[in-house]
Amino acid sequence: MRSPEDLSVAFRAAGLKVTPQRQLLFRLLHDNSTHPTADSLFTVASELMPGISLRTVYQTLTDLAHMGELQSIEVGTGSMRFDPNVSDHHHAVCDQCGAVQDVYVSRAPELHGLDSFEVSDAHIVYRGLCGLCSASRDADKNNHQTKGTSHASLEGI
Amino acid sequence: MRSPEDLSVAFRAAGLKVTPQRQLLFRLLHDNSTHPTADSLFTVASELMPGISLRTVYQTLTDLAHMGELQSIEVGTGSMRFDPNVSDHHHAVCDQCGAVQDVYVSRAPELHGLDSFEVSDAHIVYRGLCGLCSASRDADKNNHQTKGTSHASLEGI
DNA sequence: GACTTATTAACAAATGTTGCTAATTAGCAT
DNA sequence: ATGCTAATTAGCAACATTTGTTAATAAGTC
Repeated sequence: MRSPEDLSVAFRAAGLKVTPQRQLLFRLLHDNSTHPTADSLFTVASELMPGISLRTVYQTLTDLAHMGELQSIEVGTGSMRFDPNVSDHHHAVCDQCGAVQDVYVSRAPELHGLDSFEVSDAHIVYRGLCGLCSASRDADKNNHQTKGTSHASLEGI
Repeated sequence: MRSPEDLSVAFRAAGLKVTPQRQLLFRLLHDNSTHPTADSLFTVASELMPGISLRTVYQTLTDLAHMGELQSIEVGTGSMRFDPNVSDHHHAVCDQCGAVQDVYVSRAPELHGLDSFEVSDAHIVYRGLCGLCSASRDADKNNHQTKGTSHASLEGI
């Protein structure tokens, strides 16, 4: 995803208007690698601009996705995640804290036995424990605790 | 997933009762490779057993999944798909007709650059056109038509 | 065949997302 | 600058999928 300045130019060029709400979302999304949901973006945006509506967040996200500036992914966490990284990559999802990380693999394996299927895209979702959650689990084990220590989640922005 | 007879035994062994509704769902799911949704199963079940409730379908699907007889997968079509094939495999989703096919790959690629992430599972979703949809498209091209020919969908059961 | 307990079916509710509309506001041309 | 036109906003309703709740029913076991 391009810079807020470039996006403003692109929006005007596409006949879309550059409102304060949209500019705020441009800034919140730029270089954001947390794969936020619409709602987590709305929460943060509301603190900075009380009164902004969830509808506006969805609308701007949809516009950005249509312009190819955002990738919307569904990784099984219940709601859509938005990724300003539009390069060809995959995702690792923590089963414990829900954090999503970008993953690069050399190439997705070819599928065989389905010659008639024309593949245009392959997306791999890895599931497991992120570094912080597995570290917490190990710390718990050493401390003989029964409940897991929680680390600051990477959710939201 | 095991046979309806074996499932009846397994349900009783697990302390669950074998009702006519559940037996019907056992039969509808057995050897079903269409990856049905809860609603598509409900539609077919309703024709064979009017009055069956969607809630019962969900409940039985949940029970079967908990017993390891079903795999529930989310491939971006909006609702959960249920797969009686519980072997280690992946999926190909047709962008046009929504059909889901099982795919076997030698092994999912290792992820690199995220050493701290403990991978417990990797699921690949291939997107593109299934054989029937790509054939329809080619036929349309030869016939100089503008709208795609539709083939019988593989949806539902 | 009676008793205990799970299941059924109908409804409500939670969640995530999209549609609709009046009023506002931006952008453009003059 | 100023006004015009059209898009945006915000609020609310609607929609789809899934889960919770409850009274009445039905299954399984002895």
